[in-house]
Amino acid sequence: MTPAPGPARSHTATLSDVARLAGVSVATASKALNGRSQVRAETRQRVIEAAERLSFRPNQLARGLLAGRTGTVGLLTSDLEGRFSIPILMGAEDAFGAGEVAVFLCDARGDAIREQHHVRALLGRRVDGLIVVGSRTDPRPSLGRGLGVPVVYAYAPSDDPEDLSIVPDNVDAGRIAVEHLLACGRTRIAHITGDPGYAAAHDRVTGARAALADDGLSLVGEPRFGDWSEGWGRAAVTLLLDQHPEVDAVLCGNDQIARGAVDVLRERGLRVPEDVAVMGFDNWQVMTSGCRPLLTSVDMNLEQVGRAAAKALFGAIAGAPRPAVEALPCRVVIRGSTAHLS
Amino acid sequence: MTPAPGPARSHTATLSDVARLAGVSVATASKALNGRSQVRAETRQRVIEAAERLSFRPNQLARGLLAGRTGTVGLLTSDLEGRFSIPILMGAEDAFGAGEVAVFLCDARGDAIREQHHVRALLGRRVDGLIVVGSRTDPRPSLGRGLGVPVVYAYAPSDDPEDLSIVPDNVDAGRIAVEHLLACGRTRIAHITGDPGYAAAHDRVTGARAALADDGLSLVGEPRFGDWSEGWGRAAVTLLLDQHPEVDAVLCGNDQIARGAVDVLRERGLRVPEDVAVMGFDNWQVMTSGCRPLLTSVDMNLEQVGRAAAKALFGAIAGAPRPAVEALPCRVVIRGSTAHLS
DNA sequence: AAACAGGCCGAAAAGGCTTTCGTCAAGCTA
DNA sequence: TAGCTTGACGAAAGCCTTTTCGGCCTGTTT
Repeated sequence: MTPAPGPARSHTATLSDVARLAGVSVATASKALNGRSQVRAETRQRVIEAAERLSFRPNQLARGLLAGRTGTVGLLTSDLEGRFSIPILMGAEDAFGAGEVAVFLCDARGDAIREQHHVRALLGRRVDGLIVVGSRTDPRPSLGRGLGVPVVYAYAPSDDPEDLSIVPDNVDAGRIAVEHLLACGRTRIAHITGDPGYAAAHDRVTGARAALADDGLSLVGEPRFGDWSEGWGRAAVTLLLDQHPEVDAVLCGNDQIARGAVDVLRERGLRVPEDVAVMGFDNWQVMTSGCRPLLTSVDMNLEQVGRAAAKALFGAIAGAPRPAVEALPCRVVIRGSTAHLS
Repeated sequence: MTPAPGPARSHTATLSDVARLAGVSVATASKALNGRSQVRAETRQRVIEAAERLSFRPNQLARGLLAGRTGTVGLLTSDLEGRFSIPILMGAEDAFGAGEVAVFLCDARGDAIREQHHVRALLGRRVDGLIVVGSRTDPRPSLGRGLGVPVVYAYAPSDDPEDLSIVPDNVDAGRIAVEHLLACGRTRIAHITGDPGYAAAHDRVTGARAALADDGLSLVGEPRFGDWSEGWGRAAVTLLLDQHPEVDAVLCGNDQIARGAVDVLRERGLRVPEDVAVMGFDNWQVMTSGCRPLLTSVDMNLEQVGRAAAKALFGAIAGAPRPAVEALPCRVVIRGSTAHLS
């Protein structure tokens, strides 16, 4: 009992279907469609029309099997939820998408076992390369050297100096933030930041201090570590005002802390930015735009990080990769919460 | 000028390498590794050890070419940036990842041309199915019926009733939100929502009104449409208090509007939730946790939507799909901004 | 002892494509 | 006209795996 003939089992057209319709061999059909030169123009046209009529689409599996390259890469994130992975992922997807490369997305959910599992699966699918996206800028364990395909680490660098990593330059971020505040005429700058377990927190402190030292200044009080939340921003700025009422600027470790700081300053009757300037890091739109006034912030250029990682992977696939940690610059996005002291 | 021989071009081990090392034919090696029965136990062991020694990993391309199924699906998002795609994507990735299916991620950036391009590319890679993730719940153009692989639409339903779509139930969301406020003893409930161009806004109004009508009540004033921002929340609640100072609850179209509303209420000297209860939609953690008090919100269960879409796609790949729009329930997450009227 | 069953293994085809190389005809030179 | 080049095309191999089927060997049955 065979099924009723119906609409001819939409068996995807193959090259030999095209060849048959065009009255040529598969070899000729292949050459015609791929722009090889040994085909008469008229024949090529016939083949192209046949392919169109059958809406033929070459099977990339077969092609990849033969070529040894698949035109696919694996994107391994450690947590999609965290907001840092997304822009990086977008940048990478963008850079690859333009170049006919398809991206396998794998989320390890911060679990090493699951990560290992995904790496195996991706290698089984013969990806041409791997991008590993971390959720924080602290070094992470290398995937190892014997994978057979190039690997680029993004945001979180590998702990193996032989690997290639692309990270945002947090030290520079701290530096340009303070430089902006100095340019606004502020000299009594305090720093409230997040979890001391994060390298990003310390790097930004380092940059901030360096920029101040260049002008012969130093921070008002010590940097205040806490967590990355608005609540901590509110609490810390309250303490700060009690101890150092003279501050004229608060540099906050991220936008949420900054948002909390601004709220408390306003409630204490201090004007932002007239009395105290405030700025954050990350340039997270939902935070900067909800803030009154709009929040100045350092954009970490994460999409750029993703794009750079993709390009680096391209390079590594093509030739010999140069091991390195590449730190990309950030930029200050100026909004209402900072302004020149009048 | 050939490159120096170097470390023996790490030619990934193939099945015939394994077979040779184990002293058997590729056929036997394949059967041994795949648990087929016609292999002597001792032979099987030899093959397995050989595979291990060479760290052999079967080439999924070859396997897919033969089997006609690749074990891959395409995930087509219209904008990764928007925060709704991510949880859906996580849910889908999670559901597939467990089942040995790999996910191609493609972001169309809201561009129909690019979307078309990605669809072609994915079909060329012989994906077994497609999930299309929209950025809002309004119907979107169908990809069409003749693709040759099943398609499931998530979040944004297809405009073709023959397609299968999975969406959050916004009407129900509006209903359960109001039911929660009623359960808190509130009866003078106003509604501030976002862009009237969004179906979600209207659906939530519909559900809210239905729940009120069940109790013989109605909204305080008309629903106020605007945009989805904190700024609008602040502006709208200011107007609301002027016109209807009697309100004892404000249902906000999303968490950002709610956040703005809470801020203005506090600044006007009204206590939340004692005088006025406030709740939002989306349960976006950064908003709900930064709010004072913590914000009650309706969680749209988006990860669930992603998982359901993945399962539906599995079903469609296996058997005949049933066309439908499936609306998934939401849930109220109760926090400090709502409480029973004492 | 002859035939047979069953267990184990290998040869070969298939899947869709690209590429190399051989073939053939037409057009050219000597 | 013989011999050559050139251009256009097709046959076939190869990529890697799975699966079918036939063959061999051993042990068993009449």
